[in-house]
Amino acid sequence: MGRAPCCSKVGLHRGPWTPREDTLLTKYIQAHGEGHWRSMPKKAGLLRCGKSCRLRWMNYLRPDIKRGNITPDEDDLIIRLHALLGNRWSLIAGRLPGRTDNEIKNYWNTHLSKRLISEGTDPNTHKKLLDPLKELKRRKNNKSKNRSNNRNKQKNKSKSVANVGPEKPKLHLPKPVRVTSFSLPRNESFDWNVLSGSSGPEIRGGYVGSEMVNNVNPWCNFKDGENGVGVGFLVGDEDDHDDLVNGSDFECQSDLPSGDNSLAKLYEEYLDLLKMEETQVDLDNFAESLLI
DNA sequence: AACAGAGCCAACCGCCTAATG
DNA sequence: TCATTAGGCGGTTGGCTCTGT
Repeated sequence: MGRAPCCSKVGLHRGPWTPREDTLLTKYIQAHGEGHWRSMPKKAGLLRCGKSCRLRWMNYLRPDIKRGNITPDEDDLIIRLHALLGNRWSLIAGRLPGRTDNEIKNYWNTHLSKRLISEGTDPNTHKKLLDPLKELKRRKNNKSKNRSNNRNKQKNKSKSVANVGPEKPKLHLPKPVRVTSFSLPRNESFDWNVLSGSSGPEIRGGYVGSEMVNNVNPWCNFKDGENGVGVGFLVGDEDDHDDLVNGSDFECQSDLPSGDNSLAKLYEEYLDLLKMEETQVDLDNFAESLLI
């Protein structure tokens, strides 16, 4: 027996949302606000799973969603953030106002990963590929294999249950710390162009997880003795400079409440990731690349 | 014009964590 | 401390559209 589904699927609508459903959901949320997704569909008069409602709202109906093509600046930012954070789409999306994790994930899989390969970079490790053409071919083959496998699966859906092969062990990387609203003073001095490149978008404001925290800056310019100015995570106590990536001196002021260690957790987790993965991100190079 | 294959992306699935009792 | 629940996340699917033959 597998895990029970999140909610009873009996009699629930699935598939694409109709304009009427969109309207019902939007009106309900406008009147009552987000949250309580499980009970929401019933109250809103929708025959949908709560998760489905949440997804529809988050990825499509929310008024602050930016529609339209992803700009080259956003491209650039996504690639840089992916090099640092990996497939943590919600964190990446959190730094692109108006963009959703789903959108960025799709865009990465359909555009950016291909682009990186064609430029000779491995989209997973962000290291140089020895043979980009080979990699492109390999991915194409995998994709078409999957496609035909899926089609076969679809065909055999009604048949085999006993026919299950050995289960592939799944490795789960630690998830980002979810930072819900905590109030922090504005930090107007931070320039997001440092992160997004000199021609980057004019983004001001910190996004951690899926929640925007007004102008919070978990990143910080710092002075490195040899390399000049770089970028690092701002962690905990300002006096504790050892906590900063590559142990450089802070240049910015931290207004983080001393009791809140969410960002510290995030940073620790990030360091763990770096330790865990063979493909270590070279932060010095990364910091330098941000300044080009 | 018809078909096949590839591309795209909204939606679903299953797992994880945080919150709650 | 443990069990349960809700919300959130990343991976995957599948149907529609586009493109090439």
